[in-house]
Amino acid sequence: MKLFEERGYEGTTVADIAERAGLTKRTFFRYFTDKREVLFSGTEIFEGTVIKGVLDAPAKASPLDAVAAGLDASAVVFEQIPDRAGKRQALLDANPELQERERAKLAGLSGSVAAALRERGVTEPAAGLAADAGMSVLRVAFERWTTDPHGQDLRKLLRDALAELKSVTA
Amino acid sequence: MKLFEERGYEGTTVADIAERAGLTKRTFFRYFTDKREVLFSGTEIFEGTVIKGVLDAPAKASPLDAVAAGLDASAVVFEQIPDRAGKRQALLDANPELQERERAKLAGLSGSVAAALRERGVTEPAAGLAADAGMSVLRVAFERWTTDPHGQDLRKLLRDALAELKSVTA
DNA sequence: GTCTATAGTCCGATAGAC
DNA sequence: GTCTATCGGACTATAGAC
Repeated sequence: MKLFEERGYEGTTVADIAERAGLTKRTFFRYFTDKREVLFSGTEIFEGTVIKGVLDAPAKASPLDAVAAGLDASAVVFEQIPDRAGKRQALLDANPELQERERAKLAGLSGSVAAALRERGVTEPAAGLAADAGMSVLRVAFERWTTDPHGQDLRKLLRDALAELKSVTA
Repeated sequence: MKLFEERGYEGTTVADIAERAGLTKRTFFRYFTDKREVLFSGTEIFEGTVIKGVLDAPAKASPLDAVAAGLDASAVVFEQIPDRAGKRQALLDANPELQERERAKLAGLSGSVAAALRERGVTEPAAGLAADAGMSVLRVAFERWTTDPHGQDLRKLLRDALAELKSVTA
């Protein structure tokens, strides 16, 4: 993160990162398949929290509400590291190739959420559609949270975005 | 396409493509910013058709129904080249880096659709949410269309997916 | 059209942990 | 004695600079 802040993402080579960490380039690629991946470590914690939230939602909750429960549970993860989340977001905003990876990760999360819904007995295509809808809600809420100067509660933003979505598709 | 079928996407270098086309590598990069981009030319036609469909939808149509009108209009584009669409899909399925680009293109389309909705007077975040929902519907319908042996009418699949979405978010 | 930087891979070697 | 982590360096292809 320090290197990226100093020289930008493009301006930092894998060799630079490895050197700063006291390793060689070769070893970097043992830990990260990609240069991009280095900005996405820790993602699994977030994903795990979401999935747990989906599975733990009340049995009678609708598919979309179960997804919402998962997102709500995960909000805590971000709120613990707001400044790091902000810096990361700034890097993503400036680099299309990082945005591509971000979307791929979100698509992966959507797939996992859909699988969790199926465990709850939801069938396709409902599971996939509900999962995608959740990603959309997350995107809107998260964007507001990072944009807004001293953002409101992320969980409130999530609830608001969900309500908007329901009204749009009504 | 021939080269990709013979040697696969990874197994084909940009130099190979350029040579087959009677050009140099340098010239390839004048036309395509990326090796990946070569599989996404012609996309603009599709995007233009969608946008036109959104803008031409009845003034009283809901945001989501306007998006549906755009997708419906675009279905014709695919149905004209079903086998090419199938081959392309097979390449995408086998290469994660192409899937990333595909998602980026879809995200771009979503942004354009949202802009078209705003021209229709729809405000954010409704416009963005409706546009994203449309992408989700498109994904589900398109997947069924290419998977299903002798697929049904793509437009019917689109209508079905839209109905599913509405019921999921109800 | 040439020239160069960088991502990413492959091979083999080495050293420490248990 | 095997298993795992690191290293060094050579090599290819993409991509961009000039």
